[in-house]
Amino acid sequence: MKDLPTRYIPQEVEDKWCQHWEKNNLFHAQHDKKKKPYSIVIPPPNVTGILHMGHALNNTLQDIIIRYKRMKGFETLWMPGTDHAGIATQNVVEKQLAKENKTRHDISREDFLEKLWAWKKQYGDTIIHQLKKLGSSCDWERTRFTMDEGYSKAVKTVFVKLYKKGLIYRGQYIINWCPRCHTALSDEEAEHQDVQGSLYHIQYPFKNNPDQRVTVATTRPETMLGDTAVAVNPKDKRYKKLIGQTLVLPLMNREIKIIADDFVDPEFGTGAVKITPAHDPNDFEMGKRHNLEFINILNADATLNENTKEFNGLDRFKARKLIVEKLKEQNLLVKADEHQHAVGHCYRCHTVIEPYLSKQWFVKMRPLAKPALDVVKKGKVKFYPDRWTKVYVNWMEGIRDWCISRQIWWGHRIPVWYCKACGEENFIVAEETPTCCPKCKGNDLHQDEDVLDTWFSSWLWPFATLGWPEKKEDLKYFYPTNSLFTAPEIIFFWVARMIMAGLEFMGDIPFSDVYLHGTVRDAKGRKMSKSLGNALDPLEIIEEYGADALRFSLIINSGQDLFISKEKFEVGRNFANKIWNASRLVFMNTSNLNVAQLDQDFKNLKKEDLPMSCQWILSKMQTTLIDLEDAIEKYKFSEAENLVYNFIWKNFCDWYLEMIKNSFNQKDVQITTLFILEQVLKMIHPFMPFVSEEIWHSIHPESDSLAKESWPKINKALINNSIESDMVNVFDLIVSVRNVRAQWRIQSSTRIDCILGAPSKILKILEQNSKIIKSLASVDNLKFDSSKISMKDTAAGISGKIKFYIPLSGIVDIKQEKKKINEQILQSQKALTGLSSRLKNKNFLSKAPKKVVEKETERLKEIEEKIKELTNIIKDLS
RNA sequence: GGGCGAUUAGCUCAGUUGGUUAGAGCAUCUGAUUUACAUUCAGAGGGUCGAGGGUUCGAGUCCUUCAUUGCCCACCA
Repeated sequence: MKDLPTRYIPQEVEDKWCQHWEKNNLFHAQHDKKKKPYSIVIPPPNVTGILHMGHALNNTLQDIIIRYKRMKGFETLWMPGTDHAGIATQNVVEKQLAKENKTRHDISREDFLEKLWAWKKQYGDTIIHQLKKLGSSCDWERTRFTMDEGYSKAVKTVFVKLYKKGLIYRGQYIINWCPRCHTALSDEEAEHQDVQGSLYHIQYPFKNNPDQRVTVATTRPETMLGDTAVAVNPKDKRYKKLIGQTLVLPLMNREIKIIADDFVDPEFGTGAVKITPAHDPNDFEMGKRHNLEFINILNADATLNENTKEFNGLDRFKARKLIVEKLKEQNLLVKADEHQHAVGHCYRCHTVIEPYLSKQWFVKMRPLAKPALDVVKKGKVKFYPDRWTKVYVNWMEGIRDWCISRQIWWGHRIPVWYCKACGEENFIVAEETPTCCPKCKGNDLHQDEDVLDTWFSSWLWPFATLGWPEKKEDLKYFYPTNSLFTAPEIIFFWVARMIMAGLEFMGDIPFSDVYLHGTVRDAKGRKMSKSLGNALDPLEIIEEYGADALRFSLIINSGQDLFISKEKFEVGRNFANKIWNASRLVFMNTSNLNVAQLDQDFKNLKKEDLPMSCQWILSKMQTTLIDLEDAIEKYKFSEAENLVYNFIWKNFCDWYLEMIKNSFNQKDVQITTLFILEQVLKMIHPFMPFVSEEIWHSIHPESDSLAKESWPKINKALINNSIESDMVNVFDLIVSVRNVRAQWRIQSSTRIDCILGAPSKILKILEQNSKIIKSLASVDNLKFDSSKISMKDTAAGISGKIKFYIPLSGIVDIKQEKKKINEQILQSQKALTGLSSRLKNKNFLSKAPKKVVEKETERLKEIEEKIKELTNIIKDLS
């Protein structure tokens, strides 16, 4: 074992281990039939991405469980990869083009894609490198990309399969249109934000009597240019008579009818609604019901088009202003109320979305949703925490069809071809590019210009990464995967759709457990974001505190949402250093041991002959292990870290190492201590892989990696409840009687500073626990001489190596002590009366379980005793 | 508008199926130190568990109403 520096310096060791793990391919998964598989697929970060705190949290969680399972003997696979992230990535490259004052339309599709691939090649692996710095134990050799060759094949196969099954269709519908990205978006990609707008009340004159008018209310007055009707509720008395009459649409001078539809809410606005079938989803439905004309008034960039006469070419918001002004001039604007309403924004560029009529591809979701709903309801797929189940169920029950076509270039091109001769409606859906039209045999074919929604590839992730549609060994061995770790924001985008795809194409769930973690926020509770400038960069934290510190601190703070500030990472840094120094202490005292034989030597030890402190820590370790495994299996990670933290810091360092410091010359103590240190390193490894690996290698330079060692086995024979409770008594000895402030210390074990009670109390406790004290200090012939202890003395000697002193005088104010103790007596007496009356209560005695009654009775006795003791102390003091 | 959470010490949170005297970390204060570790150790103060009502021998925990707050979903023009 080599000497370790006095401080743990993560910067000096982390890169070394990253490289070591990767170079030796230590996390490469095999298909070991003797082992059980355990697999996780990474939520693929976008190729545009750089590591943020959310990633750090997400991947630490996965790494903890995968390292734990690996050590537990599972054949583990953590599948890494990245997502092409259609719109997001395209936007980045478009911004680059914009610097040259170009749009993608100024260069060819091929050239644009070439730029994107070049960009992906250059920056696409950044995040992978950063994940490695975090310590992620992915199988890097298997790294996938949602647009690599095999994956593209899977996407095409899925499209064709769904089409043949009748689950994909093409049609003209109102979709969410982003005028900046120039593409359709799915409903999930439209983010609704409350916006303070105006509700304009506009008058439409009657054709026959221009002085008589109907007032309609709208938040988007420019859409009136596309109005083809005004609707009222048929039961609305105000308008009943007017149904069927003709109005003249202002500015456009188009004649439109008043129609009746149940959808109209008489309570809202004026009770009369202008109908714009081409620019509002409800109006669209109504337009179909009433056979109205669909007038498109917008271009793709949301400027007004030639259907708007004088407004042609105007931006939609400028047009809005102008139209309001013109209506004012014509005295047709009644009023504009302040009005808060939800407006859809593009989830990528935050531009206001327009409902837009266009021809798009859709997936029929109901048939896919049903089985996916069943597996969750039956508990085959479980959500952690459980409350997300409801969110999932609600969404699935109200699911709507999925618009999957996007008018961008970066992505999987839709595998559909149109024949010029046969027309648009006779399209060909095929995995391979067709050579000629199957109908007319003509070969003037062109592929659909659109690409697929990025999530149309992501939803195949759990099996497409394993080689599907080919049925290779990977797929057989590792599917279904075990757990998925992700943020709740993408339950609908991704999790739900993966469950649907898994069931549809694999006939089985993609994973059985879904763990949804919280959002990382700053100390004030705001979401961390670049634009707010409150984001902490995980790489900076790694640089300053170390990856282990980052990992540990994140997880220990992760209950629900995490509130993180820089200082929080000190916990992790300090803990790593604590483990480091504890190891140094152990190394200093165990350098003569033969580590190769350590396990055997420990086995051969007669545990019952070990000092009590050793027996205690061994027992404590078993109970900690039991709780720890339970916590990890239940995905209670912060609880798990707390258990390890307390065991290592409080039990192992503060108590155990202090207690055995003076017994390190005993070989059995050495063996036990080093053995426990090794177990400790294993226990901490999933949480803090770097520091544990570094220390492990100081002991075992020959070992491949701690990551490949086996997890400590729980040895129930080592659990010794009586010793654990005895030790609690010893600790109590220090804690329980802290009324009189006398300090003593066992000098031979140097640093146990204790607060004890009055001399008689001290003696009593020491006598009661002399066996234990003896074991602790390994001192023979321990005797207590009460005659040498008195209130006035500052110290009292004791035979043997143990000495203790009681610097009472000058520290203790007898009057105050008396007062305090009297207060305590009063309190205890109160508790006593309460308790005894309770124990006389017939209802309590008959209804409460026996155990409780017994406990309460015991407690009654304890309190009585306590009062006696306290009274004695009072006597002592006077 | 609908749904789901949250409310416990100055701050951040634990608190298992109701059962001793409601816990921890941070912060604050007091003290220790020839030290494996000042990134250390010991101790103290600080809580009518958001409010009211109910069930119960017994409620932080179960029910109900209200308040405050967060998140998700939603086509009221």
